[in-house]
Amino acid sequence: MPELPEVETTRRSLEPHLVGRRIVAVIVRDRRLRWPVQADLEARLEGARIDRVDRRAKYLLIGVADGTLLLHLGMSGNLQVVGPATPLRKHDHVDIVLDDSRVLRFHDPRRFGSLHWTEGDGGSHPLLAALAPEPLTDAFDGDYLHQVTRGRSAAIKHILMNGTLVTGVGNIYASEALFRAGINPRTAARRLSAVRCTRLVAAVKETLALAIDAGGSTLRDYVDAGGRPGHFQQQSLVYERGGQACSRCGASIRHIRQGQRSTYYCVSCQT
DNA sequence: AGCTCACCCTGCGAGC
DNA sequence: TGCTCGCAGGGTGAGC
Repeated sequence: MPELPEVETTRRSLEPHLVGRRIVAVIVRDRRLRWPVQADLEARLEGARIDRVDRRAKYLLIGVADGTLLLHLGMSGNLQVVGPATPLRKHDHVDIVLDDSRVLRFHDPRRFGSLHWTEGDGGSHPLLAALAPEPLTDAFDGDYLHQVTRGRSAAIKHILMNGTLVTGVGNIYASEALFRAGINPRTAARRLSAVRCTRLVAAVKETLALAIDAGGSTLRDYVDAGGRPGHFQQQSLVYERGGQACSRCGASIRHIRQGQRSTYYCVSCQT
């Protein structure tokens, strides 16, 4: 479900409910997530007071005094703060019970999500240490993208989704950003000029910022921590619009597969 | 080193 | 109705 805007929307909606609360119980109903949930997770978290809710790439970082819970929503995960008597649904794998008796509930049908406990602020954890710059910071600029794409023959769309070059850009927003930049998603990354790299970086930032403002995309089942859907998909220019007319030139939007993922683009606008 | 592909898992809609 | 197939927003790791 989530790309960076959905994770950031979730973070913002969780923060006021979590910061300052003490964790009174942790209930793990199914440990078989992307990686098995470590045996001491409950003991690490119970009794701890939540100091911060941060985000790095698509990871949520729930910080307590002596460590951090790294939480990834995978493809189908979501987090909601619910009342103590809220009935369980299928795939409600983890409950974190707070001292106001409300519950932070992790729901993930496909179980591609994950939870990890790590000491300190989480930044040195192997899952985070190798991650590239955040796309919405100044470290991600045209010069940077131009530099890291030299010698790379892979398609630019694939490169955008490679978390060791830039983080947080997933399948929806890669297609959307390439459309805004007028770049064909199949272009070999090394063939992009410095000017086009600059244009693409601007398009990535613009696309992500718009999506965050819209509360993320709601394809299928995404909701934020309060159960509210996002509405970015109503603004999508190409994603899931195969066969429709391009909003810019009227040509038919094409749907292709790159790797195992869907890509949408306008053959006329994107060269 | 980088590229490509298979795979982890469940649910849903389409087609028969 | 019920089946099979393909596809879905993520990421890792094997084999080349």
